[in-house]
Amino acid sequence: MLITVDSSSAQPLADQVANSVRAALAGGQAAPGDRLPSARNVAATLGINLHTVLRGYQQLRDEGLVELRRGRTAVITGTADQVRLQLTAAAEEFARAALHAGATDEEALDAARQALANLRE
Amino acid sequence: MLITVDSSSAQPLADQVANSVRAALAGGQAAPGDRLPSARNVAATLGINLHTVLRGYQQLRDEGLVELRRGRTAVITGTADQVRLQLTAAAEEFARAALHAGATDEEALDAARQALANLRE
DNA sequence: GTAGTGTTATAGTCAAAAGCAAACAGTTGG
DNA sequence: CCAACTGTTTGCTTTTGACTATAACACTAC
Repeated sequence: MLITVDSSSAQPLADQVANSVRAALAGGQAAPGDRLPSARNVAATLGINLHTVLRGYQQLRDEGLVELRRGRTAVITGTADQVRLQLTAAAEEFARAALHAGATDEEALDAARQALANLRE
Repeated sequence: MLITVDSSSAQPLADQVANSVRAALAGGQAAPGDRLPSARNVAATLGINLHTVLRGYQQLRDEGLVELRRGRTAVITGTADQVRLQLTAAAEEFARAALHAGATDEEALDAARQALANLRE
């Protein structure tokens, strides 16, 4: 279970922590029943604050992806499919921005297609 | 040249101002050579600060969409096509987030397609 | 010349993110 | 049992970004 963080990123650290877990779950590197490393451990390893890690964990709990109980490390309860559903929310944000910029549906999809192609290079 | 703003939105006011101009340009309601209303005028009309409007205008200047010179109101110099190119950047952000969540290209495109469909309802 | 424009500078408010520190209340394993 | 570890909670400070406020400046246009 690898959790990484980029302090130069504009994305909040807590979100990055949560994203690391989501990616591991969606990518098959983690499965329901697995345990996350303790928040204190992650905080010390990454050089960030305990609260920041816990806020990331609590995001995951609010989404039903992990179970948190004091005294024990977090347990993964969500599935990969569950994580992929979050894609729709991200896609909706993009679609909204695209339409707001005056794009048609086709233009928006073409842009998404082209972006994916660029990232694959 | 209509500039609107939603103070309840999470999007920064300056970004909303810039987006209003981009949408008008991409949608054909504004064209190169047109002038933007003065920043002081927009600020007073929308009930926001002069600086906030100017930050939006400066975004557009940095993107080559408008020309700013003191003493005169801003002039549109960019084209609708130029605005649509910005779609690619937005799409790339979405694509990156999708892939980071463990999605395949097809899943990402499906998500975008579904989001567009939802917004059309 | 006057009124209006964008520009610049300085300072203040406000909220969110993150950090720090300490105590609390469970679980686990020797 | 008990010591070590876990997440939880509380309260505070620091930092950063967005926004506001005021003022002076320099340029353009009528």
